[in-house]
Amino acid sequence: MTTASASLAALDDFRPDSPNRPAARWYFIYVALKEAILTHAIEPGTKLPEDELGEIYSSSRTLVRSALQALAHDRLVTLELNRGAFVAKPTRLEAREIFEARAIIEPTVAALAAQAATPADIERLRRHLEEEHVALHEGRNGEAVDLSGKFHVAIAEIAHQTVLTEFVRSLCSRSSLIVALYWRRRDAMCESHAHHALVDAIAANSPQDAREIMSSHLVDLLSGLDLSDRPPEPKKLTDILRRPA
Amino acid sequence: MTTASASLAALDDFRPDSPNRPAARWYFIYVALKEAILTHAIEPGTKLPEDELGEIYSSSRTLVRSALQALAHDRLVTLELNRGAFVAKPTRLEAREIFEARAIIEPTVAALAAQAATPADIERLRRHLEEEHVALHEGRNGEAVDLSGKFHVAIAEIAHQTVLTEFVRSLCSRSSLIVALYWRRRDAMCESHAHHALVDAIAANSPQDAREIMSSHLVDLLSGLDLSDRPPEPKKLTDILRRPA
DNA sequence: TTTCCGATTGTTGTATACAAAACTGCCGTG
DNA sequence: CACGGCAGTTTTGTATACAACAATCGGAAA
Repeated sequence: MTTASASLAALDDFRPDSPNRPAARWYFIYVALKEAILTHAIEPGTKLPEDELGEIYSSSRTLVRSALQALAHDRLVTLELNRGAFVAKPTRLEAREIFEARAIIEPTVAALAAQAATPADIERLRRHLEEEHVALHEGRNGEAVDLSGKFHVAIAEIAHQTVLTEFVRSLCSRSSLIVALYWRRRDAMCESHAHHALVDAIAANSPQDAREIMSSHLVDLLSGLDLSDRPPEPKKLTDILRRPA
Repeated sequence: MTTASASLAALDDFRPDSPNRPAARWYFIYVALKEAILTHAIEPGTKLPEDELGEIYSSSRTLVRSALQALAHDRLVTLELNRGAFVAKPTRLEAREIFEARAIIEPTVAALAAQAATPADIERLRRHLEEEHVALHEGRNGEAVDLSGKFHVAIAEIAHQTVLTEFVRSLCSRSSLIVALYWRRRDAMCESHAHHALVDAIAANSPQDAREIMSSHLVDLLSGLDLSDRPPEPKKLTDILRRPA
């Protein structure tokens, strides 16, 4: 499982431990839930009850709660006091802001990556592209979306900017939720040519090209979404639905 | 207490609740600790034992742990497995990356703010400047640093970019730790003229000016730090301190 | 029939108890 | 005297018990 191994790798160098220390147990739950959310295995808005998750991962609610809190900080989950955890449902406004943020950050990051990229980096990106391709053609759409996000993260990693990489990772994760909610044509998610062009520009060490390709790629992505301004969600159903049928 | 009220305000629109719900109790501990860290009341590297904090806030370790985990996600605290929580000590490398990230994000944010600013916003910024001024002249240096960060956040808020605002907030928090660790001249923290210039540019709705002032302001800040490349921290004391005296 | 109220049930919030790991200091050995 | 290892102590990790809150359902009153 390619996504699983990728997650496992991320597990080492992440959060709750100094290097080479076994990760805290809640972190496994966190990773598992995160993957399920990012691959669209769980729908936005789904309730995530602590007891149930505890059974699934055969642990106490304590660990589940830690994992949920971490996911909440990632904005992949919403915690409502006394009501529990739900897979986040970014509003259209949030969605626009996320893509505006990406438009500000990622082109520059791509340019930095183009400056810093080594042949090994290029190799890695191309392998990644291949994975995406396979996932897409095998109809594993959720995973394809996830991989597509990880591609953007990979570029940030090449730029050797850990802080910005974290931001990109966060933005891509949230973008995955946005795609789940607002993607226009659910089927036929055309394999974006932009990713290939991006790798080429980075391989050629052309920062300016990379910047521009990334920039228009993000515009493309955005144009595939339905983020029109209308009822971003009827503010108060109570007021509107008085006397229904 | 100006900082306290600011924190309280932040408390409403933040994390663990849908609008107008009373915040979870751990969140108060989180806010209190965060303020202590950001105002340099606690030194980077300080151990934060759960029991002790539990006594201080007269709550169980459960709540303390939640707060610490949240702070860890903010990178203001480091959690080491089976060893506990410590106030984070960003390395020089991290520090540089944080300021590189700021240099990429904040000038654009300032430009957006200059486009969007209303007279009320300007008013707010000027009041903020005044607070900074007072804190500085009363010798409350820690709070001055904190307020100076909040000024940057306020600009982001004016730009109406919630996502970017969060990023700026995070970067400023971490910058506060960096200042605590690597600030060159501890005394005589010259009151930066840049903030005033920034407000003027924003008041004049001059995006380009705002962008450039912010850009050079960040360079200035960076130049006040000692982030030289040398032993960013002796990698392994064991290797270096063999046979001391 | 509709609406409001209260009991019931389920889920989350918090405290506490216990297990496991790390730190400390002591003591024996080289 | 230095080193290494073995308790004892302290602190964290995890599970569980109990309290508090919210959601639901049913029944009584309008």
